[in-house]
Amino acid sequence: MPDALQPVFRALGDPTRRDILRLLGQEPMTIAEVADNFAMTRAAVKKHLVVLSDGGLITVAPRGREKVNSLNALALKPALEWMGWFDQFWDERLDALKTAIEKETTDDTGHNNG
Amino acid sequence: MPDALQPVFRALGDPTRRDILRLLGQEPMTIAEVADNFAMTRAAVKKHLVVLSDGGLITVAPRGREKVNSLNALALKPALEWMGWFDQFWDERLDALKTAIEKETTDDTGHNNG
DNA sequence: CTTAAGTGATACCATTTGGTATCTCAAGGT
DNA sequence: ACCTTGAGATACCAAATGGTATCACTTAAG
Repeated sequence: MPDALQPVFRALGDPTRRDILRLLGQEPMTIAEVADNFAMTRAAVKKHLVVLSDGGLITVAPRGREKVNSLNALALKPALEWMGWFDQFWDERLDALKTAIEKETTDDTGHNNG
Repeated sequence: MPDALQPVFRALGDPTRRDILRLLGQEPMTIAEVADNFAMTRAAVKKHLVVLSDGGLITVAPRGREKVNSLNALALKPALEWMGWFDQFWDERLDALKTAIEKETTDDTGHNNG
């Protein structure tokens, strides 16, 4: 499996889908509820949800005659880790934060301005 | 602010382009050199490079009659930060690491774990 | 059972996308 | 000058994409 994260990046490639993720970050929603937040048909939203589900970014659970879509942020990890490879190119990463903490350790003046 | 990071995610949405980024992570290359690593024509690679450049992920500098494409990993930051919003959903983030460091700072008993 | 509400599944459409082939332009080597 | 080499620009094509409209299925409510 050369690229298991392709479905993830593919899902993230559309702004509507990214918005849906943020939306589901607030609370799980049915298809109709999600569609209520966009200027497009329920069918179109459904398609996006399929792509998101395809990337594992959401989980769908039936509730009566409804389908509740929930965010699965954990699926973002592979993409995040892929990006992490490039950390080596911008030193000003959290390395800065780490350095700051280390500084407090070595330069132990006992002060901070939290 | 209609999604300034759309070009970035769009660029990342294609596996070939992600491969090109990794490739340019090794060293800057001309179009022909990049194309040499893929089973497609130079023109096709050029298109990908345009998309990457569109997302600010690479920079192009002329060198004689050649064009040298260099990685600009910094452009990944917006996407990375966007993803960071979802950190709140998987507590086992780098918060663990951060906590570990903080522990060493506050609990400076001079011991460490294995 | 009948009716309405929430989905799923197709069929269809316009646009975008990834790719090739081809032609022209610019820069070097001889 | 000549000819080669690297790159840009189109034109063109097949397939994927985002979207709608429509119909069938399933569940809840009378």
